[in-house]
Amino acid sequence: MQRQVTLAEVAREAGVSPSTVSRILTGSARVRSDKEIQVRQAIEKLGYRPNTFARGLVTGSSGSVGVLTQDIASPFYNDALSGIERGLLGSGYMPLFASGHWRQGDEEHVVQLLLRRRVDALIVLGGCLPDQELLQLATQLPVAVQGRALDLSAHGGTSIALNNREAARELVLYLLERGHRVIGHIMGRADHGDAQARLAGYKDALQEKDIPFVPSLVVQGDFLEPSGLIGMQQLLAAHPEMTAVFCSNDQMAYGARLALYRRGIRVPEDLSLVGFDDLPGSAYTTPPLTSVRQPMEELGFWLARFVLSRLTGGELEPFVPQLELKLRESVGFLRRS
Amino acid sequence: MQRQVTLAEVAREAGVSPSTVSRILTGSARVRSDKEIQVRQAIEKLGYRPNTFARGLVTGSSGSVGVLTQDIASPFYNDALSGIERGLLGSGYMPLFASGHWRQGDEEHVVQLLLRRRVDALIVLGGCLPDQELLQLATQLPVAVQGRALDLSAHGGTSIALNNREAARELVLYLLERGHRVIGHIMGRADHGDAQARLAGYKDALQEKDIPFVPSLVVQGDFLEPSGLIGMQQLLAAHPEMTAVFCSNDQMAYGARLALYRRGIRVPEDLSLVGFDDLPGSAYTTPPLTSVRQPMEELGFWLARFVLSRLTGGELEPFVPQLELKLRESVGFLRRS
DNA sequence: TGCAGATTTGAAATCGCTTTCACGTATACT
DNA sequence: AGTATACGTGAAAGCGATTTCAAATCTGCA
Repeated sequence: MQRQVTLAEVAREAGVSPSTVSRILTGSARVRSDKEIQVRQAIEKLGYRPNTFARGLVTGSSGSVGVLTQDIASPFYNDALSGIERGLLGSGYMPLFASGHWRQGDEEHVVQLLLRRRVDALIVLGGCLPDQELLQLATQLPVAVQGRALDLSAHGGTSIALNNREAARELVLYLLERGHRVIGHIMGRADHGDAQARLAGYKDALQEKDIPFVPSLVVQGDFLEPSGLIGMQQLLAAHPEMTAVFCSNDQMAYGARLALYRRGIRVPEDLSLVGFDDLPGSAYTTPPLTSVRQPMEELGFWLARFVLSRLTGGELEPFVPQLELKLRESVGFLRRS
Repeated sequence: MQRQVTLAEVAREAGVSPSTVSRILTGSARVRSDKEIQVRQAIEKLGYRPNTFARGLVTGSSGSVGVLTQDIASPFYNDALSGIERGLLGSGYMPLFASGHWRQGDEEHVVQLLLRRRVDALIVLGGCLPDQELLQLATQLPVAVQGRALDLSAHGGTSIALNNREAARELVLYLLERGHRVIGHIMGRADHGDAQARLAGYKDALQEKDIPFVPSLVVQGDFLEPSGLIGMQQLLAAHPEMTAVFCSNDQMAYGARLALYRRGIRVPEDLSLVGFDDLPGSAYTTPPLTSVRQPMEELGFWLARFVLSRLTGGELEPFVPQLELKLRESVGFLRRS
């Protein structure tokens, strides 16, 4: 709408050359202090705002970090976004968020959009981009990936995956220790690595305690609430003797909880329920839900710091994400019968 | 890291002038089809990606829409972000999200960052920027604001506020119709317009039914879960005769629900509970929570379409946001005693 | 006071693209 | 066939910053 003030106008107003103004702005060289004062006044007076494009064009850097998330409204990835925002705070870099919706095509598309915008680095949260593509991207710019077992260090990137399998194993072992023997599982999207890992952890725990794996105790979900509700109905119909259910994420556990409420089945007196992810809401369900906390905020923060360290140098200590069992009231103790 | 391919190189490869390549890319003029084919092949072969900066510098447009939200992880505003993303899809514009954390200083700061990045338009979700500043912004670029009663049409902007007061009034009237007479209220942040409006609606409903307003039935919260828990404890201590509680948002209702669970107070048999916002999780609490649905996703979509219509022309029908009472099982019927 | 060396400053080139302008060349008309 | 019109193309001028490079100014010391 309104013409923007340019650096040249500031220079004219202050009675100096554009170079001098630029030097003051970037701090790239000393300038006599009286001129600096004049220039700063001129900037103030004219309301000058540097044009990021012009600067980016010559410096070759956009001052932004691309972030590929899966759903801008996903309660799970959102904590990571907060962490990224916090990690980038004050660095001069700004995050550029885009959603891939767990569709490879969408993800590739938005990565292209981010690259056109000349993001200086890329953070990838989950998704289903082939490892090959991530490797290829890593040759072009610093890349930090979440949720994938992948070695990008050869290209100066990083990939950090939480051990879902181990955490699921511990969680199911916890149920077994409390006396549960018939434990259902509502699985996440079958094409999703995390869902597979959590199922594997479930099997690990059973095997460890010499309990045979019963395929019909596992039903398919899609990580969303309605599938948890349906999944629980299926499990109840097939296995009335079941005493505990492990949901592949908290959202499905919420759905499952509702199915139980509808039937008047009490948690944890009649049936124990556990989830995975420890969403913010899980401490406030009734009863509060036992789950596995993934430190997504910290992870996002670290990923941001990682790419910053690639961009501006500087050291960074490695991040060892600790999965933490959040033992709450949704699990009961089963008396031996 | 790796030099980027430029348009000039594509031109050389295809044996045409840069102008021709540009014309093909922007579609600004006809080009003989054989040349077009050559150019497209060259683009493919070289893996050319247009530099948004260079383009933005000359066209004066960045192809991005700034979005000031309050918290990138807020379950309430997130639906609006989804809507904005959907509204911008395929338009060639990309959203640039930034959080203001309900702090005026932060908000002003990120607006400056967005303006430096030469966003073509601005969408503001909530927050506490003074109306004056929004008016000033609207003179510079298309602005669309949510959550404020403010007339920006003089500058080609728009502001759309849901009638919180009216919705709260209806919600409390619903409780009154079900026989409740002693109704507590857990208020949101006192400096927040929505919290004030919802309190006003609560008072409206009481007045309408000639029920005196009791100040001690209103306790202060901050829109987050823990404050709902504490608020409920305060209310229970002060008013054991209370039969219903209206929470200024769903998050506080979750906290309040937990306080009730801890004390063994049943919902809705012993006490009825209602919230506001209808977060995605509210349909899955036990019991499902009665709330007011704010069509945030649709609102975000419309706001995006609005700024697009300012940017690229085109008509847009006005949006009349419908607040909708979501009557669920958390409210019981009180027998006359 | 005079000159070498350090410090500031401005002119001009540059980043990668779009767009005007002007110049061929193909098409349509009389 | 000759002119008028349209179309397609390339050369060159920016867009608004940064950054070399060299000139101008200021030091300090003999």
